[in-house]
Amino acid sequence: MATRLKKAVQVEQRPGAKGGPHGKRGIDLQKVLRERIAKQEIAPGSKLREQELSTEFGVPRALVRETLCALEQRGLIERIPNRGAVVVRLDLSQVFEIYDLREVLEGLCARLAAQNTSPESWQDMVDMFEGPMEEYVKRGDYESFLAGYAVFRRRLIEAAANPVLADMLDSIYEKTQAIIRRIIILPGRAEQGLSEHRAVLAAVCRGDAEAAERLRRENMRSGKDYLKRYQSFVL
Amino acid sequence: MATRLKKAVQVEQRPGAKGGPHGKRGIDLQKVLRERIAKQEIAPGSKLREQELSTEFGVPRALVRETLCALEQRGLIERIPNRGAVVVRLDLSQVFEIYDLREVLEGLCARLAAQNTSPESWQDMVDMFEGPMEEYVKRGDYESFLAGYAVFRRRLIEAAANPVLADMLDSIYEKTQAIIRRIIILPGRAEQGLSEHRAVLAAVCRGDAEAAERLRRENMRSGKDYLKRYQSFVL
DNA sequence: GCAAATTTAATTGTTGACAAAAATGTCAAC
DNA sequence: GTTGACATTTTTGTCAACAATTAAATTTGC
Repeated sequence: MATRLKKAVQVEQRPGAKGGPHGKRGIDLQKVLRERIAKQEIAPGSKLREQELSTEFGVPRALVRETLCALEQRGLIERIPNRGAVVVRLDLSQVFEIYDLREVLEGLCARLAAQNTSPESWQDMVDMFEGPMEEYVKRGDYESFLAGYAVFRRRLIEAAANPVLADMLDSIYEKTQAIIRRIIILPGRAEQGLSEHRAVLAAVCRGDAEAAERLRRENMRSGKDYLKRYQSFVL
Repeated sequence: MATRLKKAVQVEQRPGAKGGPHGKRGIDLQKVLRERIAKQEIAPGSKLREQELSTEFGVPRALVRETLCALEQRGLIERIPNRGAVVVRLDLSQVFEIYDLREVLEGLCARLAAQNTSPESWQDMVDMFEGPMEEYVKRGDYESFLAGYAVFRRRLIEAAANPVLADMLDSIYEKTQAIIRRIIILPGRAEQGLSEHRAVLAAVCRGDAEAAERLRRENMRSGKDYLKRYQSFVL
């Protein structure tokens, strides 16, 4: 599994493009900005000027304004009246707060996934975690490991079949994406993560909803513990 | 405890009013609309016209637009390009989805509240649940019962001291507010809710975080079960 | 040299008019 | 009576200019 980091970096403007849930309005610009902020291509603390974005992406300023409004609602930027918008800077306490949330939400996600699906539908994930993922960890190929984890996580969300939950998970995951990349390289974390993910997958496979939730929560908890232990190195 | 349904129905326009987190921008109009939608004073399915709101509240249309954008992000309205905004209509499956979410989120909230606070700070709640709340249920004064419950819930959220959690709880609670009012009047529900709330409060009081979370989850679960059993009467 | 007051620059917020799109209503042809 | 094209209406989307606000820079007074 390659890293597939290729992405659309240009805003689509053709009238027929109605990819998103909102028709052609704003979804493109919003998506681009969300990705850039999550990847920290736009640094925390930096300003987002309406005119600038308007000319750069060739969209009306009113649309930029709505996009900023949406990003503000998602907690990615902060807007001060007459002052403009800045990308929020997460401090450590907020990261821990978010981890508490992820613990219960990802747990619920695993439980629902276990309830809703049959073992057969997870065969490809089992294969991935048996072979390739083991390799990635051994080789220290964290990029591929993260990509594999992202796929597994996405499958759990789809299987849970709860749109509101999916939206919440997305909105908090994108805030911690940068942190996760720094946790995964901590000594022993990838190995432990792998074994925990396998346990979750096994529980989901055998339809054991309670165990799936508990194991996924323990997985999140241990990630948080790692962060706590190494916090001076991570931030 | 009276029902205190009095609310600001007129948008404040004086420049000095900076009550909300966004300064004076839009927070007033958004709040008013959110309350009206939650109370179903604006019926599900009804249209929200920009010009109409603009003239009614005396705010610029650009501001109406941003407010609608925020409401859309919160999932309260749906906007179709060139067609306008309509208040979303919850179907039963979505209500159950939201209850799954509330189960884990309110559970987390109770756990954190138990961790963060001392028993003394809950004395007023204990008093309320011993005396007045019992009375309300006996008399069938559901309005006061709901108001008391709202206070307890708000206290739990404050004690949890997790802003992101607080925001999520608010955003899903306002969607089910109308449903909750119909559940509470189901036969035996108020009585059972009262005893469950007491159990949660007792666990929070003695700082038993695990029990607080478990009991609050059971409380949510039993509410969902009630809804499931009586769904043909509720919707 | 430092502090307070004033000016200046940059940016957002507001306004009104106009364009574009979608639904609705009308009319004629079959 | 129904179907199709066409005009009308309603509503959102876009644009450019202007006002208001804030922060920074400059000047002035001591």
